[in-house]
Amino acid sequence: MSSIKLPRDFYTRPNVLHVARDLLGKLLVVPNRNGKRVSGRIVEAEAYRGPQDRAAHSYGGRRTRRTEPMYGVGGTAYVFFVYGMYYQFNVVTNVVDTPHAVLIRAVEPVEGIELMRKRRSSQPDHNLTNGPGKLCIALEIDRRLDGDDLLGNKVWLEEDAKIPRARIMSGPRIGIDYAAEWKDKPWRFWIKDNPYVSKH
DNA sequence: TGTCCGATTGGT
DNA sequence: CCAATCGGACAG
Repeated sequence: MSSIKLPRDFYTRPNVLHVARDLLGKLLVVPNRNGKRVSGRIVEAEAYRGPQDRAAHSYGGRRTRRTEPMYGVGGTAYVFFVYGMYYQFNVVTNVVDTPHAVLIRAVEPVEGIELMRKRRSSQPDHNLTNGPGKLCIALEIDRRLDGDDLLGNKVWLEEDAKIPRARIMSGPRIGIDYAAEWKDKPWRFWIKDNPYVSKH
């Protein structure tokens, strides 16, 4: 196991679909305030390709205080608040002013599982991080990490498991029925048969 | 300033 | 199936 942070050029690649797919198997690390590592292996992710993609917050070049981090350099965190109670964690990709991002939809708990159980009201382990809102609770991801650099020391990604191409599935993204023809694009990627992939 | 609604979740 | 819960986006 390596503990080297993914380099900038992993994130700045031009094809957000490739980055989303390649994020599967990577370790998402968010140390708590005592420096203890809490982490999960990414098992599900979705690509959002603004400005063309109607499902993306950056659709049509929308650029507001909320979406500003999407316009940053690849390797920036974009954390937004939705439904009045949940945060969602995204990895910004591509170069400055190209607002592409990957929503992390599920991870498999790896380090700090006791802490995750505490934060998630002692739910069974398979239910701790199997959804974009749930994993933000388990990893304590919130507004404070919005716009943060993934090569910094508050949140980052590391190389971990190599996922064979044959085990990577793809299909339509979740919860974007408003996105017209964009809703059917197979831009959601997940690891086949992994028990920590979200239900829907 | 007012209204509408969401890249979800948990309970009925 | 549906309520929770509130900030963002946009119309006026």
